[in-house]
Amino acid sequence: MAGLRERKKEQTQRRIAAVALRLFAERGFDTVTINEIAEAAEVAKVTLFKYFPTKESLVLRGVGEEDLAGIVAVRPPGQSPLEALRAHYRAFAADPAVAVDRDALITQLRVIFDSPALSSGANDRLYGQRQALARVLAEERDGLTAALMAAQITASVLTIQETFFRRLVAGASLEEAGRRLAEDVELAFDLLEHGINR
Amino acid sequence: MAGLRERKKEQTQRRIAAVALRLFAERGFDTVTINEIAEAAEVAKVTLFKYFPTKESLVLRGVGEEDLAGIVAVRPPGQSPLEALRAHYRAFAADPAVAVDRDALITQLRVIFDSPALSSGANDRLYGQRQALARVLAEERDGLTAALMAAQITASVLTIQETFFRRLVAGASLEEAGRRLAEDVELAFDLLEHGINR
DNA sequence: TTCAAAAGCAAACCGAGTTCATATTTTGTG
DNA sequence: CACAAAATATGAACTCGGTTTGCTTTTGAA
Repeated sequence: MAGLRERKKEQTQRRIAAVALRLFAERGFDTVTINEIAEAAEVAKVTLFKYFPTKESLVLRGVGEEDLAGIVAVRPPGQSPLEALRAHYRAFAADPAVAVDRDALITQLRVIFDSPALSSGANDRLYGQRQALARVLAEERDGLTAALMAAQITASVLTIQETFFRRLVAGASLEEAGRRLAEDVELAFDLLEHGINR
Repeated sequence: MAGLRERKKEQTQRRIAAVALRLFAERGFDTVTINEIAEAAEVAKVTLFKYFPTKESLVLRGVGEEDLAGIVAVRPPGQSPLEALRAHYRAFAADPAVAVDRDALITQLRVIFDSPALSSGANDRLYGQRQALARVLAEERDGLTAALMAAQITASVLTIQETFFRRLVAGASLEEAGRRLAEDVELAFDLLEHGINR
């Protein structure tokens, strides 16, 4: 069951996203119209919105889909939530398998950083993460502490991610960026673990 | 210079906001139309948008305008940023001079909590705060540490604020909510200062 | 009383997203 | 291969938030 239908759908979706990204990169997120994208991708507007629910989602694919709550939920017994998350990001920094197409990723990041709407849209996506994480953490401690931990953790993760991405956009190689990310991860989790003392 | 003009403007603005809040409370943020609000407030749509730049801003007046960066910037010498902020929220908890009209505040909060768009809009407003705070903190430490501190602090502040507001909406008196807020402030800042150890 | 500036307004416009009715394509089955 | 059912694509019209334009009314000060 190779599925001609499936293949065509995937292909269409990729074409739309690629066309959109190109136009956004050329002329900025706000000045490109959904109609233009649909026309350039040779689909009807209605079809475009069947693949991507919003204009933002054309750019924010895969952003903020980390499942921090899941990582904490399945950690081995005896390991603290913070240890589990630290290990996860350590592993990622050691091998940042970040995307198939590095150039496309950088273009995507540039477009996001250039548009306040997209930046705060990316920010938004952590909001659900935060609540899910708080729910998992609340199984072992009181609700407010869980909420505060979740808030601090998601905010920290967002910060080091953004730093990592900015280095890539600034031209760092994947190896270089990964090496510096490894340092940042330790700093961030040390700060979470031991607090702000200065 | 009493200013008839000024008085009328203020009055119109208040009328629009009040009408909007009432309609939102009755029927939900999403199902009320800007045209309906304008009509009910007896102004033209264009006039409404002269007073409130967006539909969201009809509800989110005064939300997320805390100026954390300012509090840190003007703290007395020798005091740490965290001490300054803790003192600020301690003082607020001791005397939560929260609004002239308690009922209106609670209605406003209910409307916000009921609408995901408004909740994340409120969230968004902390984003600028975060960056401003990071800039101030970066004067005395490296950029990433400053960014991480700012992220943790704003996230924590948002969390205790939300807890406070939810208690008010749930029916707590201002005194009761203030008392519990005082405890929460200590917990939140202890966590920030000493880290997550469990 | 006069007059410029401020405020208000109606109507047309724009772009994101939806609805609907219709047309086309794919697929599974006989 | 034929063909009907199901999935997908489409154009046109629509809704709603927000803007632009060109005009009238109100206000405050000279």
